[in-house]
Amino acid sequence: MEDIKIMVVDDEPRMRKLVKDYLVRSGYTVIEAKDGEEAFDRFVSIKNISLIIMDVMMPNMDGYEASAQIRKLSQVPIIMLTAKSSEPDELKGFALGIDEYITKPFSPKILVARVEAVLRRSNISQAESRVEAGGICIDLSAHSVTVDGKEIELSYKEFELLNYFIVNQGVALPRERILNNVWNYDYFGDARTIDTHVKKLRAKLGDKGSYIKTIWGFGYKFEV
Amino acid sequence: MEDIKIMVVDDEPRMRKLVKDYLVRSGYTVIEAKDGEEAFDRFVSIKNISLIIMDVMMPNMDGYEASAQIRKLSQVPIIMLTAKSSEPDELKGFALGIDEYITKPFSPKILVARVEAVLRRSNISQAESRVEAGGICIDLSAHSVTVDGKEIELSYKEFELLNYFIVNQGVALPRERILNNVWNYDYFGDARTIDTHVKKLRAKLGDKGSYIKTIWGFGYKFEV
DNA sequence: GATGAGTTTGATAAAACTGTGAAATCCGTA
DNA sequence: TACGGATTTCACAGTTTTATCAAACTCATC
Repeated sequence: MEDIKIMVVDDEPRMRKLVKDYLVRSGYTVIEAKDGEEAFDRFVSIKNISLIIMDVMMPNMDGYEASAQIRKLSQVPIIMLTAKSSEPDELKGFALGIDEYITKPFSPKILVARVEAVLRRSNISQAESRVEAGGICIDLSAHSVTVDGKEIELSYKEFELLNYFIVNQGVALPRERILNNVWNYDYFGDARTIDTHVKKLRAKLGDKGSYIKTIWGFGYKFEV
Repeated sequence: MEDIKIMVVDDEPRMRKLVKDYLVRSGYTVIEAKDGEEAFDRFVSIKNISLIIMDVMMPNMDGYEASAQIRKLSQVPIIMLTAKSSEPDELKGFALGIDEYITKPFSPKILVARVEAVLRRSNISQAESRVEAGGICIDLSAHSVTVDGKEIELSYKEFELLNYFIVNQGVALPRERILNNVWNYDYFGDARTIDTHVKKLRAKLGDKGSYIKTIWGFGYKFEV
C-alpha cells in the first residue's frame, strides 16, 4: 500500500495540527515543517512527497520564497494558505505556479476537496483501500467484508480484528500484540476476550473460519 | 471538477462578502475585487472567469468604465449592481453589453437566479450540479431534491447532509468526519445532532430512508 | 491414557451506542 | 418584538456489542 505523503508547513503548531488531522483522517500521510527553511530541507530529504500545503506568512523564509526554492527542484503541487485574499500575493503565487489558494479560515470540506482536486489534476490517486486473502475481501472505505463475493455482517471489533489478521497474513500474532493493536494499547482486560471474538469471527467466516489458526500457548495466525 | 469562477467587484467589503457567500453556497468560486481597476487587473491575470458581478458606483474606475475596458478584451457576461433602477444608466449599460441588472437591495434568490440565467444563456453550465443515487436526485444549483421524480422539501442542513452522503456513496463515514464536513471543523456540538438529522432525513426519504445505513460504533453509510 | 495448562464455547452481565421525542435555542422575517 | 421554522440539546428507552466467567474440551507431554 503506497501512502500519499503531504507536507504541511506552518509556523503555528495548532494550525498544523488542525490541517494534519483532517488529512490523516482522509487517509493521507502527513509530514510537518514549521517554516520555509525546514520545508525545503525536508522536501529534499524525504522522497515522494505528493503535495505541499504551506502558509504564506512564516518566519525565516516565507511561503513564496520557499515555493520558489522548491520549484527549482520540482513541480510538486503546492497549495497556499493565506490569511485573507490579497491581490498582489495571488499574482505572485500564480507566477510561481502555486496550484491553489485556501483562505483562512477554511472548512475541512474545502481543504480536503482542494487537496483531492489538486491530486487528481496531477494524476496521483488515493491508495487502494482493499485487502484480500483467500476469498475474503475487506473494503476499508466501505467498511464491508465479502466472503467469496457474498457480503457478511461484522461488528466493529470483529471487523478490526479480521482486518488486523489479514494485513498480518502469515504472521504469528501473540495475544498481547493483538490486544495492543486491535484494542487500545492500555487495554486492561482479559486476554480471553480475544478468544471470544475469534470464535465469532470463525463462525461468521464459515468454511474460511479455519484460516484463523490457533498457535498453542502463543496466539493466532491467519493463513490461507 | 471544473469550478465556475465569478468575480465580484464592489468597494464595500460587506456587500462583497454578502454576494460572495450566496455564490459560494451555490457552488461557485468567487474572486473579489474592490474597484474597477483591480477588477480589470485580476480579470487579465486570472484565467477562465465566467461571469463578473459589478457595482456601478465605485472609486477610481466606475462600473461602466471597467466594463468598457473589459469588453475590449472579452465578451464575458457582466451583471451590474445598481442602487436603484435608473433609466439612463441602463441604456448606457446595454450599449456596453451588460447582460443583467440587479437593483439593490436584492434577495439572495434573485441574485443566484440571475446568475444562473446569465450563465445558462452563455452556455456555461455548472459542473456536476446534479447527483443521483437510487432514485434520489439532488440538484445542487436549484438546491432541490427529488425522490423518484417527486420533489421533497429539505432544510439547509438536511440538504447538505444528504448531499454529503450521496457524494460519498458507498463510503463508510465516521461521525467525526460527517461533523467536520457538513458542520464546521471547529464544531464542538453534541454528537446526537447527526443522529437527529439522519432521523429526519430518513423520514423524509420514505422507503429510501433505508439507504442511509448505520454502522455500529462507527458512523453511517449511504448505499443503495 | 492421565495430567495440567491452554483454548473453545455458551451463558450472562456490563458497557456502549443509537433512535426518538420533546424541550430549548437560534435566527431570520414579518 | 413576536412568530415560526430550523437546528441543537437532552434524557431515556431499546439495542447491539463487548467483556467476563466457568465449564467443557484440546493439546502436548509424560
